[in-house]
Amino acid sequence: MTELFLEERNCDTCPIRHRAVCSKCEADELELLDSIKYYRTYDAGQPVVWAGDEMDFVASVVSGIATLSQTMEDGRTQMVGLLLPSDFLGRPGRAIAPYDVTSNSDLTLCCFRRKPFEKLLQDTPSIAQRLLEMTLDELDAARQWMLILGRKTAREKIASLLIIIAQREASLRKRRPTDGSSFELPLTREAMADYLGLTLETVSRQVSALKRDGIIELEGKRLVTVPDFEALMAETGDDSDGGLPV
Amino acid sequence: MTELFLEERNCDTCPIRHRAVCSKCEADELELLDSIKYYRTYDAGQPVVWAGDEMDFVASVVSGIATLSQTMEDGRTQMVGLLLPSDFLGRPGRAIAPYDVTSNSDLTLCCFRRKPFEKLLQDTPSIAQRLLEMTLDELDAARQWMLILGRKTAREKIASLLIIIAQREASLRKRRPTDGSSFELPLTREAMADYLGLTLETVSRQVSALKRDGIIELEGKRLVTVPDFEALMAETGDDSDGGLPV
DNA sequence: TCTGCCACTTGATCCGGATCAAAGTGGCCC
DNA sequence: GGGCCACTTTGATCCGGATCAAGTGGCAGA
Repeated sequence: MTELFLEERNCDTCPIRHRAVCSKCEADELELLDSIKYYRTYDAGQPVVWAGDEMDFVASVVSGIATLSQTMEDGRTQMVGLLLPSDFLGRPGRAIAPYDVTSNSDLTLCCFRRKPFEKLLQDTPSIAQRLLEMTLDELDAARQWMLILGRKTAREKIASLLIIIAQREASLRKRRPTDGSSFELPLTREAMADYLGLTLETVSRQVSALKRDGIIELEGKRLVTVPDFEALMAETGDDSDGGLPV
Repeated sequence: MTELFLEERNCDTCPIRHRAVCSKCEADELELLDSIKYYRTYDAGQPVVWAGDEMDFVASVVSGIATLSQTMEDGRTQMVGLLLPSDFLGRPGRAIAPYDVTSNSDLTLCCFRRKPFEKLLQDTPSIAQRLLEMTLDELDAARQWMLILGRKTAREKIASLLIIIAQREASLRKRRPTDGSSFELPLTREAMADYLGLTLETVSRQVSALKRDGIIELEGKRLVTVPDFEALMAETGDDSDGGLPV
């Protein structure tokens, strides 16, 4: 949903670099970006930053999955953000990370040192504007998520999450999700539970129930096939138009 | 938390106008702002816009309370935003309102027609930057809210909401909340329930319980006094440092 | 003063999801 | 090939908050 400066087809490294090449931005931006960027990789399950840490970079997800989460003293955790390739991590002007960031798979980030990136933002209104766009998208997603957390049943929550993942995977490929398409669940049952404000047992039970009812098919534990998107959509409790325009 | 261009002490009309006067922005901005702004007032309970409507303005809350909410087909409602004076409403570049906006009290908005405002944004990086700041604040608030919705007990939810309201009221007055301070609850029990993903009965019970336990005092139904902020904070389940830096 | 309404409180019961417990599955290292 | 470990499923029971229901208090309007 939030693709920063990206046209996916041609971008094999850093999303920002690509956009700098392909449109809107001038050549010297590209050079500046090149001069301040670097790549980092993380293993599955590895922390990227802890809440409260100083974060001296912002980054764009190149490949893999990362999550933002908050943990209470007694260990209850709530995921508050899900970062897929092309999503943006970090906040210009803010040194302290407000959430734990964790890689949920092998993860590659394209990082920019924060100070030069902020300077770039100031000098390049089009990038600042794009960042505002992306932040508004994130805010929409967060608010849609709030409806899920506050008012939906466990079954509706699972269905909603599956739809969200399917749509985001499809949009990475510049497609609409279609009947019969499959996707890999990028999250463990526990991570799904942390996303949805449930326990992992409830997630497991509801996934099994959706499978039993023929709404989804499962190959192994992670590969989901949706024979009929409308049927899955109907389980979310949302309006049939699919909620927010994306 | 999100005070746009505002220094409250001197601002008796529109927040943006004031900031244009007092700092960062030049005189011609002020004139442009003056030329595109206008005021609107709403009665308590009146809709400001419906989700899906075209919204041809952005606005700043001058006085009163407004809420953003989403409603499912079957009537379940989740509040996704709470707008206090100085908060910003609307999204440059986006014509369609994604949520219902409702006034929860007599409400005055300082509105800007969207197109000229967008032009102003493009021409005035400092305003664009400020808007990004505010959007990031809103995103933080939304994510804190997600933790409340997903993982907290009813009692913790109520305590968290009281703290949030107390802090925001205090910050409008440029103060920190102190022991013994009072504030008016700007929401009905039902609106609180919609905020917290509870029913109004549960809200009522938990407010009564906090009162019974001496954590809060109530005068009438709406006027809350907090004898000991630490004690209330302890009921939220958050770290003692009060969560996010604000 | 009475009436009706609205916001709220309180009580009784129910149920969905949490919790506690025990197996089952599969990937991978030796 | 064996065994371990992380992840998942399934079962039994419990409990917090929803639901259904009744009652209170304040206040606007007749």
